[in-house]
Amino acid sequence: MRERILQAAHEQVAEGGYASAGVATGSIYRYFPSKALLFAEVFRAAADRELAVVAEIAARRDDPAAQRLATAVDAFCRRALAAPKLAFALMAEPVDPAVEVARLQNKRAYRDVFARLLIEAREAGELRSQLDPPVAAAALVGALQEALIGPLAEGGGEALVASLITFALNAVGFSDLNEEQRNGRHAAHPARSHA
Amino acid sequence: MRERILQAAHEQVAEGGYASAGVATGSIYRYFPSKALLFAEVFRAAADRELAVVAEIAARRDDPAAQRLATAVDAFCRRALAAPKLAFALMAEPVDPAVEVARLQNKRAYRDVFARLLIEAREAGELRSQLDPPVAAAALVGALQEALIGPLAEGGGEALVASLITFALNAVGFSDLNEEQRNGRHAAHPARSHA
DNA sequence: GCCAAGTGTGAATCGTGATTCACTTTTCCG
DNA sequence: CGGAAAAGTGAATCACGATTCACACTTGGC
Repeated sequence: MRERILQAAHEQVAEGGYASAGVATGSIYRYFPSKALLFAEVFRAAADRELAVVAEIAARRDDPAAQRLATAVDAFCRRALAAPKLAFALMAEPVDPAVEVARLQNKRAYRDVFARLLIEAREAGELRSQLDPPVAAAALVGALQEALIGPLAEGGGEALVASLITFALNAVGFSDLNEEQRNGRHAAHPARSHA
Repeated sequence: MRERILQAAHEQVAEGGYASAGVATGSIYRYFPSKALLFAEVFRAAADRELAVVAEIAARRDDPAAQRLATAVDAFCRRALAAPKLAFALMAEPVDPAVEVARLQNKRAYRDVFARLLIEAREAGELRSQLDPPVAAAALVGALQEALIGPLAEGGGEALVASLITFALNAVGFSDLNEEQRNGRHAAHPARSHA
């Protein structure tokens, strides 16, 4: 039952409509101490699923860091564009403070993923810039979020993704990938997480 | 009196504390139709002041585009770091929907400022990348906001600013400025707006 | 000085939306 | 079966915060 409530709440987040599953108000309070905490848990589940995809890509230590970054950004963008309502809910929709806390933790986790990637790249000598990894990683997270919500995301899907990959690679100081490498990232298309 | 209320509300935004100026609840409603619209107006005034500073720098058509971008980012960062409470209120604090609308318009305005700068740079042949200006501009806005709020902003002021300038220049495809050009931007230090 | 218009006040009101709870229904075991 | 515990229900309650309003206080013209 707890699962059913979570599922229904998740659908509400992804689409909208409260009586999605037949669950009465009272029943919720048998399983969750408050509406806020219920939604915080729903948020965390959905946000972690998204994070796992990106984190898995960023952690492929066999690939060069630039390619990992490109593939991770690619995946992030495509998933956001494929589920815009969910993306908006996770990234920008005004939410209850308890959920805001979860959102903050999630952003922090993305930042850490990108920061680690940058540190590895620097150690491997693949990076020319001297940017502070946490700062650059935070800026990357913000850049992607801002570009993917709002009206820009409506129109050019493919062009938008390409722009953001270039933006990200340039920003942190990789040279842009050539055609060959660029194809490499398509291998990762819907990349199930495994961790 | 209307001004006094606006001033008090602005102080509340910048610091916190509702009875900042001696104004009774009822008095507010003689001058504003609702709390939400009052705060929307306060927000707009503060946000426009900030925007004007950056917009003025970005519009200096005598300077090369790269330097204008560096100086604009520099100003944006320094002002945010100098008034962190205000910066948080303007960029990230949860607010009433009416204020959220104003915030969205403000972000859009920043985006337009940067987009115009990029277009001019491209026309002048100063830019190597083929990024879509509105997309790159939106990403820049998001990058700055994300990097400037939250815990990163506490510590390294100077280093943070330098990192973000490099990040921004790299991202949109300018080569980083040399030492000489970099000094150019310090001329603009607190740059009063004039428009 | 005195009225009228304008202004200031904050306790009382009202609407909204989260939470509770008295009750019904289902489940599960002897 | 019988019935005790667990689960489900949704109308009634409650808390909170925005808004109102009946009244007190200034101000400025005559």
